Amino acid sequence: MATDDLMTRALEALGDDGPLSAEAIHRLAGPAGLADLPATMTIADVAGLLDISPHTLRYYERAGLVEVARDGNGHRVYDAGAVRRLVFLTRMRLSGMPMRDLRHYVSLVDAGGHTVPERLDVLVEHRDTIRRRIRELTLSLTAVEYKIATYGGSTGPDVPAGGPLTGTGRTAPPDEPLRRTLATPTTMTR
Amino acid sequence: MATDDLMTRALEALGDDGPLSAEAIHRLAGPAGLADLPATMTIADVAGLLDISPHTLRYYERAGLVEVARDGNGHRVYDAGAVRRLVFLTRMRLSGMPMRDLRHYVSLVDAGGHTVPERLDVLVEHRDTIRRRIRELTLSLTAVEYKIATYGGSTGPDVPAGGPLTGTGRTAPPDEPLRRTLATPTTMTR
DNA sequence: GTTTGCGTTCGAGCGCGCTCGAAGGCATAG
DNA sequence: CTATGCCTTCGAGCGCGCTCGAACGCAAAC
Repeated sequence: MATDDLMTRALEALGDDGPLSAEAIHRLAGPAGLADLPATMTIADVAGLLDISPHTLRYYERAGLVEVARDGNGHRVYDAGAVRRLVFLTRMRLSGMPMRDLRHYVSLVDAGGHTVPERLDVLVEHRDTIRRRIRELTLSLTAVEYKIATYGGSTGPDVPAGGPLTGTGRTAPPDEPLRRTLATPTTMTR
Repeated sequence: MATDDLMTRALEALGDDGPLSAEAIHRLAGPAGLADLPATMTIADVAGLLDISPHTLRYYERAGLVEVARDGNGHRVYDAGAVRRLVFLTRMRLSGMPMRDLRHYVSLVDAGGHTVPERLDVLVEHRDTIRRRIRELTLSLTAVEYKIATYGGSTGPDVPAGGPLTGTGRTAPPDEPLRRTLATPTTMTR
């Protein structure tokens, strides 16, 4: 996934250390979350905070998404503003917004307050994209759940009559009966 | 979208012709959906059915995901089995399963009925991946919705004191107050 | 006949978002 | 003093999933 690398890693991280790690970024949500930030942070600090690599942080900077000051040694110094922006950017990336759009958004921010309406447009569009994606995933989820269910515990009603190994693979699991289930895609909470 | 190209196109398609087109694949869900398929289809037929390009269909075949017969002219002839498999594959791709996993799954199917347990493992894992992704997106959605809300109608409580255009961009919208909202991420239906 | 249209194979190319590695600077530890 | 470690810049490379184009075949339309 192009747009997906970050997400992919986040999802994989989930497997690593419990069901909370991919939500790392969301933990820094409240005023508290951003208030208890140190005044400045090193690249390693920020990388740890956002659960992305220093390489990626430098990449974002090169891409023009943030400006980061340097200390006497030429090392990056992330102030609260830069960190806040990176929190936002990472959230957007995680929810699938492409770099291109992020660059656009950032250019609007840097252009001044008069771009607020256009910024809102961007956000609203992204919100709708997320909603569509959730709906899409919910439908797929229902289909996959159905398929799992009809597989039985082991060998189910699939692998039916026409013997196994039959070339093109009618050995394949059922793709058919989904009508009622899909007609009621409210199953998400299951 | 590495993993994302298909999804991206699906999402873009949504914009094109109403809120239903990305769900094209889900329309062919029920037994009816698959029953009313012609006995055989051309590549253009299948491409239209699945809303993917003939190029992509050939690519899937080259990748070893389906076998497709040829007619006297060397043209592809998709039988019902191939189409069913492609419906499944497309669904999985749309929900983010990487080609790699799809190849693995298909190899299991082609290996015979004794691989059903392992196939189930794959499906269950993918189900969990989808669920995590939905949760992740739901959190992001809440954050974006909050941000939109606090932007006010135009210039909101953001773009506050410290004048606009101030370099690093405290001009940026609020990333702070999300605590209560995020603590109750049940807001998905809003 | 030629043209149009739809198909074929094959290998190369692309866009995305990282990801890496080389070559070096500076500072603290031993 | 020499490590060790963390940082720097820069450009190149990678993995993914398409996507494209060239060169060609066959068949129905005109």
